[in-house]
Amino acid sequence: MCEVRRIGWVTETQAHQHTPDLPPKWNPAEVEGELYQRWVDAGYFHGDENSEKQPFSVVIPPPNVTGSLHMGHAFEHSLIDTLTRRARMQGKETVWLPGMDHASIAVHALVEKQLAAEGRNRREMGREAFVERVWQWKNEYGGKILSQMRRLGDSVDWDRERFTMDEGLSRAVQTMFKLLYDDGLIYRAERLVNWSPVLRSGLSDAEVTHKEVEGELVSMRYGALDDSGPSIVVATTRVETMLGDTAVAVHPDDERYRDMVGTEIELPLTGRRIPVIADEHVDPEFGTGAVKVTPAHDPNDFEIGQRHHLPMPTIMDEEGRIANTGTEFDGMDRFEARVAIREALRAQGRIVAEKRPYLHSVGHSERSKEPIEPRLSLQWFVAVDSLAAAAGEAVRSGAVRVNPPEMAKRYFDWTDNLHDWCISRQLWWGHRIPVWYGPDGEMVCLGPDEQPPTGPGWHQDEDVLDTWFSSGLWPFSTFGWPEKTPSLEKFYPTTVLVTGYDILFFWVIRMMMFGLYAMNGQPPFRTFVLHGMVRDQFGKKMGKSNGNAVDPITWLDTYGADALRFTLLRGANPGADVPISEEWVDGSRRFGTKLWNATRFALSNGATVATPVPPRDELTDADRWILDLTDSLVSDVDSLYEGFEFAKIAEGLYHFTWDEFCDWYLELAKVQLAEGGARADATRSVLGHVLDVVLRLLHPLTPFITESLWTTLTGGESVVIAPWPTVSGATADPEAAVRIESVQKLITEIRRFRSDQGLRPGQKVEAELSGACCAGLSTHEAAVRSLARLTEPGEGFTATASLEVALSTGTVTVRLDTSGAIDVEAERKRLAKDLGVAEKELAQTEAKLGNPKFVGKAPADVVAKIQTRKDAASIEIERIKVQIAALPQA
RNA sequence: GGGCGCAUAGCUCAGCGGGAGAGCACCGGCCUUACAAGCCGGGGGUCGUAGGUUCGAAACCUACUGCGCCCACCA
Repeated sequence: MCEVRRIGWVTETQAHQHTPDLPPKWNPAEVEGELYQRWVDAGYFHGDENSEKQPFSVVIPPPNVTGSLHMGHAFEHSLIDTLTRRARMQGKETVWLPGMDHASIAVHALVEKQLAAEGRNRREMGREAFVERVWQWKNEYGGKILSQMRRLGDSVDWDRERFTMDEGLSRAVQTMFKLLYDDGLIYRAERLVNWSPVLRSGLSDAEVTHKEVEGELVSMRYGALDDSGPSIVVATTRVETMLGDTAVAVHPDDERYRDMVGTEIELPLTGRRIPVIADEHVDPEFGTGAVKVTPAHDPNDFEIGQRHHLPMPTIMDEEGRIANTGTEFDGMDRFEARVAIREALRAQGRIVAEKRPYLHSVGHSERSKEPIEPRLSLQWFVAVDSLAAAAGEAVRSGAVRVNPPEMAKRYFDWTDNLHDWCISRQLWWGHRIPVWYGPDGEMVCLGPDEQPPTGPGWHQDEDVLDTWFSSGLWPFSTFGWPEKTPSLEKFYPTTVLVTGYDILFFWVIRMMMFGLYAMNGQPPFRTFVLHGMVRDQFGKKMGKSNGNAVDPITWLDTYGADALRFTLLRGANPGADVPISEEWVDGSRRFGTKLWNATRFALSNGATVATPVPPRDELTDADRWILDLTDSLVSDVDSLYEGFEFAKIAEGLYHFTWDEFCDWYLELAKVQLAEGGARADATRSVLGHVLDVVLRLLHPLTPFITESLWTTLTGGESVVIAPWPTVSGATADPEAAVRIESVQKLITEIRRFRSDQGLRPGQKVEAELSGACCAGLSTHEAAVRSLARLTEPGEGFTATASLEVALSTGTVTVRLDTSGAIDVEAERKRLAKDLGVAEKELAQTEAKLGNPKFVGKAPADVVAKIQTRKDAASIEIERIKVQIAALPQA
């Protein structure tokens, strides 16, 4: 029923209302794409490296080429785009550089899966064909996210799009490798690394996550099973590694084993004898105080092995199968072998104890999810000590700022405890290690312009670099490094980096290390901002694994980019996770609608920015009040940007627009417009001015709707390039604000009284106001009557009810002809409640003032404030008592 | 095992030494010529627990409880 009426009404509006260029409804889906294209075509997003203007630059955290837009991107991009658009409006030479990461491991996973579906694999097709295939895939399907970014409104400089595998960036990678190599900061060594049997590659520590698993702890006896010789009981969660044991270690001071140190003991199942050694690492309190030592498959044991020069047999192949042990277990998967060996030992009576389940922590490959296997292999490393020290120092010295500042602690945790970084991967998609080996053991590292040696026996290293190696160069490789390009000159160091706290270690630290190193101590960014993760409305992290992931595109379709962005920004407290729900996005869309309608109202009443706002002495209190409030809004927003307080910025703009501008000023403006003449003209210019400012302030957050509204309102070319608002500088009038606040209170009190009395909101009531003159509010009487729905007392006016409203400017008495039964009991109840509140306030303040310690020790301004509150409470109590006494008896 | 963070209204969160706040949700009333995607009015919290510091604590300190996160080579 209501629905039918609404549709009818909309039609009527379209027919009769003239608001040229502004349709009655905001339809984001229809308009956004067109607006975006117009911005791109106009070249607004392009930053000019030859400009004299102050630079603002930011690089995108490059999304994986395999990826599509998820809520985390939408959030991150909302933050970055907001900063970028504001900087552009501030007149800075602005670049937000877009691009993608080649995501070595992710691409392997994806393309290999495709190959598997075709019954093929990369090994049989060979390296060249595989890489060719990946490029094909990339060109056809990669980078879906880039077009999705347009939907969000990301104001990136498309002329500068980069890819970590493109030619320029590959040159940068090779150059960096050579620089570090020549400096001795890259080295090759046989080390125990995190090995992924699924990927058949080593991984860095960062790509390993530890998870609690329910395994088993098996204690087993090495050596003799009877009294014929010595034996030792050792325990392990990975029984299969016993095949690679080359010693049993005990603590040097452990009396129990002192006689055995230096002797040999039988390693079961292998026929080998291994030494019993003494090493400080062993904790005599733990278990039996004896440890099996498997140097090639355990980090601790590796170190023990090095100290004692033990043999280090590798007993597993690249896929995690037992190998080279000469036992029946060769060829068996490590987890099968775990059971088979345990049972073989049991058959020999060697299992002394078993704990199952035994909860312990096991490293897993972050990408491929399986447990990693520590494995001895020849890999390339970056020596991080000096680089990490410099990265730490850059933040400690203040050269690079961290937001939120508390996050610096986490950053130092990393820089101060970084291990050498394993950068080689036994994969094919990525930057190949620029090292060639010769027939006689030669090893040469080449820069991008050097010719690789040819001839028999020469070959290039087979491995590629960790994806994060190229990501670490992103803030300068993308601007042309190693060439000294004008862009690099202009835009490096970048102004700010915005990324999630979850990749602080993966990425931020590496950019810091590489940037400082390659750019002569100039950091990659002046500030880095770490944001939180997107969560659902119950605080659960949004993601596939939780089943609560929402495709941002569906919300973009339904609610528009502005609504999604505004919702994400509104939840963006520094460093904190951001909850989001569809309901809230809908709320943001309604905010857009509100803004739309307010602008329509202003336009239909002739609001314009063409005429300047008249001088203050020609303006009403309401005008001055809203103008002053607009000024404070501008300065508040500016200072909030300093701390990246996006949530408060959004909140402040929302509150100003809805509560102050729409709910109060627009209503007061209606009264002023009705007066006509100069008053109405002034009102029109105030309306135009305030809207102009608000739309510009909102533009970085909600670019699309503000563009439509602002261009219509001002006739300007685009709000994208409009100047950022500044405080107008006109003399503020705090007294006008005080009077308007009094007017607001008076109106609210009358409305509340009416509501309590059961009067309908639309019903006009005759009323007589007195005391208003004395309170200095006479000029606002029309506004009060209009907003509180009161009419002038007519003939035969008889007051049937009255209320008194205490204002800071005086008390106003309102006598109303409610011409009907007023609800005396409701009013009595309400007054009683108010009285209670006032009495409590009086008691509290009196208690404080009666406390000599308080009066003696508290600062004078606090005491004065309490005194004021006490006086106000006394007056309020008297007023309420008078009103209660005036109520008719029941 | 080490470290960090958070517990404030039904939900999500601000506030971080001097009157407990916002949005949404909720209750009541309204088609009021920008907006029913709206307007007007209203209810709702011993600020996790227990101590301490202070004239004064949601805020500072300590302990505890409960969540969450990060790191780690405990066989």
